[in-house]
Amino acid sequence: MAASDRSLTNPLDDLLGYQIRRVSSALMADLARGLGELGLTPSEASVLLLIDANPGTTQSEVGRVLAIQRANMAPLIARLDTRGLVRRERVDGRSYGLVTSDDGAALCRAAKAAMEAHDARLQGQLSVRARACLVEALNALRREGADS
Amino acid sequence: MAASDRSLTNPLDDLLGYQIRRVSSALMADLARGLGELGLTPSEASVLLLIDANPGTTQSEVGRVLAIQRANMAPLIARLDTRGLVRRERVDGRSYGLVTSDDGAALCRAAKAAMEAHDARLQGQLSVRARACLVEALNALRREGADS
DNA sequence: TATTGTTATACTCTATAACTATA
DNA sequence: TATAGTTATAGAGTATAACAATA
Repeated sequence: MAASDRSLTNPLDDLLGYQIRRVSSALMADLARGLGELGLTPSEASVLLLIDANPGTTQSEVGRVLAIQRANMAPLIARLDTRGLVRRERVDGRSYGLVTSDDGAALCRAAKAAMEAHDARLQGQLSVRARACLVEALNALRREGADS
Repeated sequence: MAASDRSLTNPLDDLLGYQIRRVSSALMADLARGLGELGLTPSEASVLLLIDANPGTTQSEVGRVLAIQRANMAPLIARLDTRGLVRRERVDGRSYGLVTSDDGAALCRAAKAAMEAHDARLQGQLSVRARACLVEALNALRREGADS
């Protein structure tokens, strides 16, 4: 109607990386919606799951595993602590051991259920073959790709 | 050495969505590095490419194709305009037709080369079979998944 | 009434630098 | 010296709400 057609030429459509980015951000938005109902962001949920599965771990360790920098872990953990979901227990003089509280463990179970439901929906959109192949491709990219 | 082992249990490793997210953000970081040398963010580069391939398109159209909201397109286009990369020409009374300037077209070519080189590196990490299968899986997810 | 562009605002995630203290 | 935690700060990206001008 104006100066351009209704469907634009998109030079990005040929780029595999762009397709991955688009799928990833759509997935993240959906996951954030689900976790938002529990009062958690995706980052908070992953940290909570990791602490719950590894009681006594430190925030540096968690950050290394999840590729979240130390400086960004501090406020994140403080938030979970303030909300009574996580306790920090001095183990070292310079580091804390992290454990989930009862509330934190309960919320963690709910978050894990939400994340697994989300992932089941995702996997349900793929054929068995496509799913296996996607896993293989992602593993290859994680090995070669960035360390992070 | 502290209270925890060196390798943590990671309950997220089983989640396909989490693997996609990790790969995607590593790819984005790498792409941002390359485009940063040209003074562009990935968003700015995608917008520039799209305008260059569709002279006269409007910012609403670009936003729709790239899944960037109108409200977020405004400052983005203004930035490209200020830098002399893009021109806005009234077509409608309420909308502008967008075209790249000579400088913008030149920068666009460089950005496209950087993005294609990045994508070639990515695709080089995959076997022919894995690449084909990844494309198929991503297409399935884009069809079913979010509209965005 | 619906659409375009815009402004304001806020939140999440990420990044760097610098500081304290502990090992 | 290296590491753990922290603080401050900045910049991207994204989201909603509201408004004016126009179709």
